[in-house]
Amino acid sequence: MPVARPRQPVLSRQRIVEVATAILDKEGLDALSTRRLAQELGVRAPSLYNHFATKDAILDAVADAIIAQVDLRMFGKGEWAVALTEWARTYRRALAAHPNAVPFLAHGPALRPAALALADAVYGALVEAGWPPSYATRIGAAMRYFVAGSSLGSFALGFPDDPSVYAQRYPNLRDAHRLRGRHRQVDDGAFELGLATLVRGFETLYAQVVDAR
Amino acid sequence: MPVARPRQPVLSRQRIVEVATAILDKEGLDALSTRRLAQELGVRAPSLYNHFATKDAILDAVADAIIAQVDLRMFGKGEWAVALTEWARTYRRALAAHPNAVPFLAHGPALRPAALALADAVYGALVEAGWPPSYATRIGAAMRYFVAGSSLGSFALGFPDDPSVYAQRYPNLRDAHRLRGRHRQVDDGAFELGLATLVRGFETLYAQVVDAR
DNA sequence: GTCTATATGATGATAGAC
DNA sequence: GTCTATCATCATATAGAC
Repeated sequence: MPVARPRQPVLSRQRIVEVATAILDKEGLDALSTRRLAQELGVRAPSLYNHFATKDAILDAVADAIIAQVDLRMFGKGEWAVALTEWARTYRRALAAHPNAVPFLAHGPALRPAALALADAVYGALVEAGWPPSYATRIGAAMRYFVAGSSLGSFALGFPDDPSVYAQRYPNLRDAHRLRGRHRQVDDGAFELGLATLVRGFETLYAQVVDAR
Repeated sequence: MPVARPRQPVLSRQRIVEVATAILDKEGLDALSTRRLAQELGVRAPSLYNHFATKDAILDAVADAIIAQVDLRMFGKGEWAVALTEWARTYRRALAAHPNAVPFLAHGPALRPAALALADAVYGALVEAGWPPSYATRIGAAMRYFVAGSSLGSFALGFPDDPSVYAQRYPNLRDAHRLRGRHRQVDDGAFELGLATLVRGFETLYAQVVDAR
Protein backbone atom coordinates (compact mmCIF):
# COMPACT_ATOMS: atom_id res chain seq x y z
CA MET A 1 0.00 0.00 0.00
CA PRO A 2 1.51 3.32 -1.03
CA VAL A 3 2.29 5.85 1.65
CA ALA A 4 0.24 8.98 1.21
CA ARG A 5 2.68 11.80 0.81
CA PRO A 6 1.34 15.34 0.66
CA ARG A 7 2.52 17.54 -2.20
CA GLN A 8 2.90 20.45 0.16
CA PRO A 9 4.91 19.87 3.33
CA VAL A 10 2.55 19.71 6.27
CA LEU A 11 5.24 20.51 8.77
CA SER A 12 7.46 23.54 9.23
CA ARG A 13 9.70 24.67 12.04
CA GLN A 14 7.25 27.43 12.84
CA ARG A 15 4.23 25.17 13.02
CA ILE A 16 6.09 22.70 15.20
CA VAL A 17 7.14 25.49 17.58
CA GLU A 18 3.61 26.86 17.81
CA VAL A 19 2.02 23.55 18.65
CA ALA A 20 4.82 22.60 21.03
CA THR A 21 4.27 25.88 22.89
CA ALA A 22 0.56 25.20 23.16
CA ILE A 23 1.15 21.76 24.68
CA LEU A 24 3.75 23.14 27.07
CA ASP A 25 1.34 25.83 28.22
CA LYS A 26 -1.68 23.60 28.61
CA GLU A 27 -0.13 20.49 30.10
CA GLY A 28 3.44 21.14 31.08
CA LEU A 29 6.84 19.91 30.07
CA ASP A 30 6.10 16.27 30.87
CA ALA A 31 3.28 16.18 28.33
CA LEU A 32 5.51 17.47 25.57
CA SER A 33 6.67 14.22 23.99
CA THR A 34 7.58 13.78 20.37
CA ARG A 35 4.63 11.43 19.84
CA ARG A 36 2.17 13.78 21.43
CA LEU A 37 3.51 16.73 19.49
CA ALA A 38 3.32 14.77 16.23
CA GLN A 39 -0.23 13.67 16.98
CA GLU A 40 -1.42 17.25 17.39
CA LEU A 41 0.34 18.15 14.18
CA GLY A 42 -1.36 15.33 12.29
CA VAL A 43 1.85 13.43 11.58
CA ARG A 44 3.93 10.66 13.15
CA ALA A 45 6.77 11.31 15.54
CA PRO A 46 9.72 10.49 13.24
CA SER A 47 8.71 13.27 10.85
CA LEU A 48 9.76 15.85 13.41
CA TYR A 49 13.35 14.81 12.95
CA ASN A 50 13.36 16.19 9.44
CA HIS A 51 13.04 19.66 10.94
CA PHE A 52 14.89 19.44 14.25
CA ALA A 53 17.87 17.30 15.14
CA THR A 54 16.68 16.48 18.67
CA LYS A 55 13.82 17.17 21.01
CA ASP A 56 16.02 19.62 22.89
CA ALA A 57 16.43 21.65 19.73
CA ILE A 58 12.64 22.00 19.59
CA LEU A 59 12.62 23.23 23.18
CA ASP A 60 15.31 25.77 22.38
CA ALA A 61 13.24 27.09 19.50
CA VAL A 62 10.17 27.35 21.74
CA ALA A 63 12.18 29.28 24.30
CA ASP A 64 13.53 31.75 21.80
CA ALA A 65 10.13 32.30 20.22
CA ILE A 66 8.80 33.30 23.64
CA ILE A 67 11.61 35.77 24.26
CA ALA A 68 11.16 37.18 20.76
CA GLN A 69 7.75 38.45 21.92
CA VAL A 70 9.38 40.88 24.34
CA ASP A 71 9.24 44.40 22.95
CA LEU A 72 12.61 46.15 23.16
CA ARG A 73 11.79 49.32 21.24
CA MET A 74 11.55 51.43 24.39
CA PHE A 75 15.30 51.34 24.79
CA GLY A 76 17.27 54.12 23.24
CA LYS A 77 14.57 56.72 23.57
CA GLY A 78 13.61 58.68 26.65
CA GLU A 79 14.62 58.08 30.22
CA TRP A 80 16.30 54.82 31.16
CA ALA A 81 14.08 54.38 34.23
CA VAL A 82 10.89 54.68 32.20
CA ALA A 83 12.21 52.26 29.58
CA LEU A 84 13.26 49.79 32.28
CA THR A 85 9.77 49.86 33.78
CA GLU A 86 8.01 49.35 30.46
CA TRP A 87 10.40 46.58 29.50
CA ALA A 88 9.83 44.76 32.80
CA ARG A 89 6.10 44.78 32.13
CA THR A 90 6.42 43.37 28.59
CA TYR A 91 8.96 40.85 29.80
CA ARG A 92 6.64 39.66 32.53
CA ARG A 93 3.71 39.52 30.13
CA ALA A 94 5.68 37.30 27.77
CA LEU A 95 6.94 34.98 30.50
CA ALA A 96 3.74 34.79 32.50
CA ALA A 97 1.91 33.65 29.35
CA HIS A 98 4.16 30.57 29.42
CA PRO A 99 4.95 29.82 33.07
CA ASN A 100 6.02 26.25 32.35
CA ALA A 101 8.84 27.59 30.22
CA VAL A 102 10.17 30.02 32.83
CA PRO A 103 12.56 27.61 34.60
CA PHE A 104 14.12 26.85 31.24
CA LEU A 105 14.22 30.49 30.13
CA ALA A 106 15.74 31.63 33.41
CA HIS A 107 18.85 29.59 32.72
CA GLY A 108 20.02 32.44 30.55
CA PRO A 109 20.34 33.34 26.90
CA ALA A 110 22.76 30.54 25.95
CA LEU A 111 23.02 30.70 22.16
CA ARG A 112 19.45 31.78 21.49
CA PRO A 113 19.35 34.88 19.29
CA ALA A 114 16.29 36.59 20.79
CA ALA A 115 17.57 36.07 24.32
CA LEU A 116 20.97 37.50 23.43
CA ALA A 117 19.32 40.48 21.72
CA LEU A 118 17.29 41.13 24.85
CA ALA A 119 20.35 41.11 27.12
CA ASP A 120 22.20 43.30 24.65
CA ALA A 121 19.42 45.90 24.58
CA VAL A 122 18.95 46.15 28.35
CA TYR A 123 22.61 46.26 29.23
CA GLY A 124 23.35 48.65 26.38
CA ALA A 125 20.65 51.08 27.43
CA LEU A 126 21.90 51.20 31.01
CA VAL A 127 25.51 51.77 30.03
CA GLU A 128 24.43 54.36 27.48
CA ALA A 129 22.57 56.18 30.26
CA GLY A 130 25.79 56.48 32.20
CA TRP A 131 25.65 53.51 34.57
CA PRO A 132 29.06 51.96 35.23
CA PRO A 133 29.22 48.45 33.73
CA SER A 134 29.23 46.68 37.10
CA TYR A 135 26.02 48.43 38.09
CA ALA A 136 24.40 47.81 34.71
CA THR A 137 25.08 44.08 35.06
CA ARG A 138 23.68 43.86 38.56
CA ILE A 139 20.61 45.94 37.76
CA GLY A 140 19.87 43.78 34.73
CA ALA A 141 20.29 40.62 36.78
CA ALA A 142 18.17 41.89 39.67
CA MET A 143 15.39 42.83 37.26
CA ARG A 144 15.50 39.41 35.68
CA TYR A 145 15.34 37.75 39.08
CA PHE A 146 12.24 39.70 39.95
CA VAL A 147 10.46 39.22 36.63
CA ALA A 148 11.27 35.51 36.43
CA GLY A 149 10.14 34.92 39.99
CA SER A 150 6.89 36.73 39.39
CA SER A 151 6.23 34.66 36.26
CA LEU A 152 6.88 31.22 37.71
CA GLY A 153 3.38 30.95 39.02
CA SER A 154 0.81 32.82 41.03
CA PHE A 155 1.62 33.69 44.63
CA ALA A 156 -2.04 33.93 45.58
CA LEU A 157 -3.04 30.65 43.94
CA GLY A 158 -0.48 28.79 46.01
CA PHE A 159 -2.68 29.06 49.09
CA PRO A 160 -5.47 26.51 49.64
CA ASP A 161 -8.92 28.05 49.79
CA ASP A 162 -10.07 25.82 52.62
CA PRO A 163 -10.17 27.96 55.80
CA SER A 164 -9.74 24.93 58.04
CA VAL A 165 -6.17 24.52 56.78
CA TYR A 166 -5.14 27.68 58.62
CA ALA A 167 -7.35 27.63 61.70
CA GLN A 168 -5.47 27.00 64.93
CA ARG A 169 -2.09 26.22 63.43
CA TYR A 170 -1.40 29.30 61.29
CA PRO A 171 -3.34 32.12 62.93
CA ASN A 172 -1.81 34.94 60.89
CA LEU A 173 -3.05 33.28 57.70
CA ARG A 174 -6.64 33.11 58.85
CA ASP A 175 -7.71 35.13 55.80
CA ALA A 176 -5.40 33.44 53.31
CA HIS A 177 -8.24 31.31 51.96
CA ARG A 178 -9.54 34.46 50.32
CA LEU A 179 -6.39 35.01 48.25
CA ARG A 180 -7.55 32.73 45.45
CA GLY A 181 -10.64 34.79 44.83
CA ARG A 182 -8.62 37.88 43.99
CA HIS A 183 -5.42 36.29 42.79
CA ARG A 184 -5.05 38.59 39.84
CA GLN A 185 -5.20 41.73 41.97
CA VAL A 186 -2.76 40.27 44.47
CA ASP A 187 -0.21 39.09 41.91
CA ASP A 188 -0.39 42.18 39.74
CA GLY A 189 -0.30 44.41 42.82
CA ALA A 190 2.76 42.66 44.20
CA PHE A 191 4.53 42.90 40.86
CA GLU A 192 3.79 46.58 40.43
CA LEU A 193 4.76 47.36 44.01
CA GLY A 194 8.07 45.52 43.65
CA LEU A 195 8.75 47.01 40.24
CA ALA A 196 8.10 50.58 41.37
CA THR A 197 10.22 50.02 44.47
CA LEU A 198 13.14 48.64 42.49
CA VAL A 199 13.11 51.32 39.81
CA ARG A 200 12.68 54.17 42.29
CA GLY A 201 15.56 52.79 44.31
CA PHE A 202 17.76 52.59 41.23
CA GLU A 203 16.90 56.21 40.43
CA THR A 204 18.07 57.27 43.88
CA LEU A 205 21.24 55.27 43.39
CA TYR A 206 21.74 56.88 39.99
CA ALA A 207 21.75 60.31 41.57
CA GLN A 208 24.50 59.18 43.93
CA VAL A 209 26.61 57.14 41.53
CA VAL A 210 26.26 58.83 38.14
CA ASP A 211 25.06 62.40 38.64
CA ALA A 212 27.52 63.01 41.49
CA ARG A 213 30.42 61.78 39.38
CA MET B 1 15.29 -19.52 48.15
CA PRO B 2 14.25 -17.34 51.06
CA VAL B 3 14.10 -13.60 50.57
CA ALA B 4 16.73 -11.87 52.68
CA ARG B 5 14.86 -9.55 54.97
CA PRO B 6 16.83 -7.20 57.19
CA ARG B 7 16.03 -7.25 60.92
CA GLN B 8 16.24 -3.50 61.03
CA PRO B 9 14.29 -1.52 58.42
CA VAL B 10 16.71 -0.13 55.88
CA LEU B 11 14.32 2.56 54.73
CA SER B 12 12.70 5.47 56.51
CA ARG B 13 10.88 8.53 55.26
CA GLN B 14 13.81 10.67 56.27
CA ARG B 15 16.41 8.58 54.45
CA ILE B 16 14.24 8.49 51.33
CA VAL B 17 13.85 12.26 51.41
CA GLU B 18 17.57 12.83 51.88
CA VAL B 19 18.60 10.62 48.98
CA ALA B 20 15.82 11.96 46.75
CA THR B 21 17.05 15.50 47.42
CA ALA B 22 20.60 14.50 46.55
CA ILE B 23 19.51 13.04 43.20
CA LEU B 24 17.34 16.07 42.44
CA ASP B 25 20.26 18.40 43.15
CA LYS B 26 22.86 16.45 41.20
CA GLU B 27 20.88 15.41 38.15
CA GLY B 28 17.54 17.15 38.09
CA LEU B 29 13.92 16.18 38.29
CA ASP B 30 14.05 13.87 35.29
CA ALA B 31 16.65 11.66 36.95
CA LEU B 32 14.51 11.25 40.06
CA SER B 33 12.70 8.01 39.23
CA THR B 34 11.54 5.46 41.75
CA ARG B 35 13.99 2.90 40.35
CA ARG B 36 16.90 5.26 40.55
CA LEU B 37 15.97 6.36 44.04
CA ALA B 38 15.59 2.77 45.18
CA GLN B 39 18.92 1.85 43.65
CA GLU B 40 20.77 4.54 45.59
CA LEU B 41 19.01 3.41 48.74
CA GLY B 42 20.06 -0.18 48.21
CA VAL B 43 16.51 -1.51 47.75
CA ARG B 44 14.08 -2.15 44.89
CA ALA B 45 11.57 0.39 43.70
CA PRO B 46 8.41 -1.20 45.15
CA SER B 47 9.75 -0.91 48.69
CA LEU B 48 9.34 2.86 48.54
CA TYR B 49 5.59 2.43 48.47
CA ASN B 50 5.64 1.19 52.04
CA HIS B 51 6.63 4.68 53.12
CA PHE B 52 4.97 6.98 50.60
CA ALA B 53 1.71 6.50 48.75
CA THR B 54 2.95 7.95 45.46
CA LYS B 55 6.01 9.47 43.91
CA ASP B 56 4.39 12.90 44.24
CA ALA B 57 4.19 12.43 47.99
CA ILE B 58 7.95 11.94 48.01
CA LEU B 59 8.38 15.18 46.08
CA ASP B 60 6.14 17.01 48.54
CA ALA B 61 8.25 15.77 51.42
CA VAL B 62 11.43 16.88 49.67
CA ALA B 63 9.95 20.32 49.11
CA ASP B 64 8.89 20.77 52.70
CA ALA B 65 12.24 19.56 54.01
CA ILE B 66 13.94 22.28 51.97
CA ILE B 67 11.63 24.99 53.29
CA ALA B 68 12.11 23.69 56.83
CA GLN B 69 15.76 24.79 56.54
CA VAL B 70 14.73 28.45 56.38
CA ASP B 71 15.40 30.12 59.71
CA LEU B 72 12.40 32.15 60.91
CA ARG B 73 13.64 33.10 64.37
CA MET B 74 14.46 36.68 63.34
CA PHE B 75 10.78 37.52 63.22
CA GLY B 76 9.24 38.91 66.34
CA LYS B 77 12.38 40.57 67.59
CA GLY B 78 13.89 43.84 66.47
CA GLU B 79 13.01 45.90 63.43
CA TRP B 80 10.84 44.40 60.73
CA ALA B 81 13.13 45.67 57.94
CA VAL B 82 16.19 44.01 59.46
CA ALA B 83 14.30 40.76 59.97
CA LEU B 84 13.01 40.85 56.38
CA THR B 85 16.54 41.27 55.06
CA GLU B 86 17.96 38.43 57.14
CA TRP B 87 15.06 36.20 56.22
CA ALA B 88 15.52 36.87 52.50
CA ARG B 89 19.15 35.79 52.78
CA THR B 90 18.34 32.52 54.57
CA TYR B 91 15.48 31.89 52.20
CA ARG B 92 17.73 32.35 49.19
CA ARG B 93 20.44 30.18 50.73
CA ALA B 94 17.94 27.36 51.22
CA LEU B 95 16.47 27.62 47.71
CA ALA B 96 19.72 28.22 45.84
CA ALA B 97 21.10 25.01 47.37
CA HIS B 98 18.37 23.15 45.48
CA PRO B 99 17.68 25.11 42.28
CA ASN B 100 15.95 22.19 40.59
CA ALA B 101 13.28 22.30 43.28
CA VAL B 102 12.56 26.01 42.96
CA PRO B 103 9.91 25.78 40.22
CA PHE B 104 8.03 23.33 42.39
CA LEU B 105 8.51 25.33 45.59
CA ALA B 106 7.43 28.55 43.93
CA HIS B 107 3.98 27.15 43.35
CA GLY B 108 3.17 28.08 46.92
CA PRO B 109 2.79 26.46 50.30
CA ALA B 110 -0.13 24.19 49.37
CA LEU B 111 -0.60 21.89 52.37
CA ARG B 112 3.06 21.63 53.32
CA PRO B 113 3.57 22.49 56.99
CA ALA B 114 6.96 24.20 56.77
CA ALA B 115 5.83 26.32 53.83
CA LEU B 116 2.69 27.40 55.66
CA ALA B 117 4.73 28.20 58.78
CA LEU B 118 7.03 30.36 56.68
CA ALA B 119 4.17 32.33 55.16
CA ASP B 120 2.58 32.70 58.58
CA ALA B 121 5.77 34.08 60.12
CA VAL B 122 6.52 36.62 57.39
CA TYR B 123 2.99 37.92 57.05
CA GLY B 124 2.51 37.97 60.82
CA ALA B 125 5.66 39.99 61.41
CA LEU B 126 4.69 42.61 58.84
CA VAL B 127 1.18 43.02 60.22
CA GLU B 128 2.53 43.09 63.75
CA ALA B 129 4.87 45.91 62.69
CA GLY B 130 1.87 47.96 61.63
CA TRP B 131 1.64 47.28 57.91
CA PRO B 132 -1.93 47.16 56.63
CA PRO B 133 -2.82 43.62 55.49
CA SER B 134 -2.91 44.48 51.80
CA TYR B 135 0.62 45.86 51.95
CA ALA B 136 1.87 42.93 54.00
CA THR B 137 0.56 40.52 51.36
CA ARG B 138 2.13 42.36 48.48
CA ILE B 139 5.46 42.85 50.23
CA GLY B 140 5.61 39.16 51.07
CA ALA B 141 4.76 38.21 47.49
CA ALA B 142 7.26 40.65 45.98
CA MET B 143 10.00 39.30 48.24
CA ARG B 144 9.19 35.75 47.23
CA TYR B 145 9.27 36.70 43.56
CA PHE B 146 12.72 38.17 43.95
CA VAL B 147 14.16 35.35 46.05
CA ALA B 148 12.68 32.61 43.87
CA GLY B 149 13.93 34.28 40.69
CA SER B 150 17.41 34.66 42.11
CA SER B 151 17.48 30.98 43.09
CA LEU B 152 16.32 29.49 39.80
CA GLY B 153 19.81 29.50 38.43
CA SER B 154 22.79 31.73 37.95
CA PHE B 155 22.39 34.84 35.82
CA ALA B 156 26.08 34.98 35.02
CA LEU B 157 26.40 31.31 34.07
CA GLY B 158 23.68 31.73 31.45
CA PHE B 159 26.09 33.52 29.16
CA PRO B 160 28.42 31.50 26.92
CA ASP B 161 32.10 32.11 27.58
CA ASP B 162 33.01 32.10 23.92
CA PRO B 163 33.70 35.73 22.87
CA SER B 164 32.89 35.00 19.23
CA VAL B 165 29.23 34.52 20.16
CA TYR B 166 28.90 38.24 20.88
CA ALA B 167 31.26 39.82 18.37
CA GLN B 168 29.52 41.76 15.62
CA ARG B 169 25.99 40.81 16.48
CA TYR B 170 25.69 41.85 20.15
CA PRO B 171 28.22 44.64 20.59
CA ASN B 172 27.08 45.69 24.05
CA LEU B 173 27.78 42.18 25.34
CA ARG B 174 31.34 42.15 24.12
CA ASP B 175 32.56 41.49 27.68
CA ALA B 176 29.83 39.04 28.63
CA HIS B 177 32.13 36.07 28.07
CA ARG B 178 33.85 37.12 31.28
CA LEU B 179 30.73 36.73 33.41
CA ARG B 180 31.27 33.03 33.97
CA GLY B 181 34.62 33.61 35.58
CA ARG B 182 33.14 35.73 38.35
CA HIS B 183 29.62 34.33 38.43
CA ARG B 184 29.48 34.19 42.20
CA GLN B 185 30.32 37.88 42.60
CA VAL B 186 27.84 38.84 39.91
CA ASP B 187 24.97 36.76 41.25
CA ASP B 188 25.53 37.62 44.88
CA GLY B 189 26.05 41.27 44.01
CA ALA B 190 22.83 41.42 42.02
CA PHE B 191 20.91 39.75 44.83
CA GLU B 192 22.27 42.07 47.51
CA LEU B 193 21.68 45.14 45.35
CA GLY B 194 18.08 44.13 44.65
CA LEU B 195 17.45 43.15 48.25
CA ALA B 196 18.81 46.42 49.67
CA THR B 197 16.83 48.38 47.09
CA LEU B 198 13.58 46.59 47.88
CA VAL B 199 13.91 46.84 51.66
CA ARG B 200 15.01 50.47 51.60
CA GLY B 201 12.06 51.28 49.38
CA PHE B 202 9.66 49.52 51.73
CA GLU B 203 11.09 51.53 54.62
CA THR B 204 10.36 54.75 52.76
CA LEU B 205 6.86 53.52 52.05
CA TYR B 206 6.43 52.59 55.71
CA ALA B 207 7.14 56.15 56.75
CA GLN B 208 4.38 57.32 54.41
CA VAL B 209 1.81 54.64 55.05
CA VAL B 210 2.22 53.64 58.69
CA ASP B 211 4.06 56.38 60.56
CA ALA B 212 1.94 59.09 58.96
CA ARG B 213 -1.24 57.32 59.93
C1' DG C 1 8.65 -4.17 55.57
C1' DT C 2 11.29 -5.85 51.69
C1' DC C 3 11.22 -9.00 48.23
C1' DT C 4 10.21 -11.15 43.17
C1' DA C 5 7.42 -10.88 39.42
C1' DT C 6 4.58 -8.57 36.51
C1' DA C 7 0.98 -5.40 34.42
C1' DT C 8 0.81 -1.75 31.36
C1' DG C 9 2.28 1.80 28.79
C1' DA C 10 5.26 5.77 27.58
C1' DT C 11 9.78 7.52 25.93
C1' DG C 12 13.52 9.44 22.22
C1' DA C 13 15.47 7.97 18.32
C1' DT C 14 16.78 5.22 13.98
C1' DA C 15 16.46 2.39 9.45
C1' DG C 16 14.76 2.06 5.33
C1' DA C 17 10.48 2.06 2.14
C1' DC C 18 8.15 5.20 -0.94
C1' DG D 1 9.60 14.70 3.72
C1' DT D 2 6.45 11.47 5.74
C1' DC D 3 5.69 6.88 6.42
C1' DT D 4 5.85 1.91 8.95
C1' DA D 5 8.21 -0.80 12.01
C1' DT D 6 11.04 -1.34 15.62
C1' DC D 7 14.74 -0.79 19.23
C1' DA D 8 16.11 -0.32 23.79
C1' DT D 9 14.83 1.77 27.75
C1' DC D 10 12.31 3.75 31.00
C1' DA D 11 8.17 4.80 33.94
C1' DT D 12 4.54 4.14 38.17
C1' DA D 13 2.23 0.92 40.48
C1' DT D 14 0.20 -3.67 42.29
C1' DA D 15 -0.05 -8.74 44.00
C1' DG D 16 1.43 -11.86 46.83
C1' DA D 17 5.51 -14.63 48.95
C1' DC D 18 8.27 -14.56 53.08
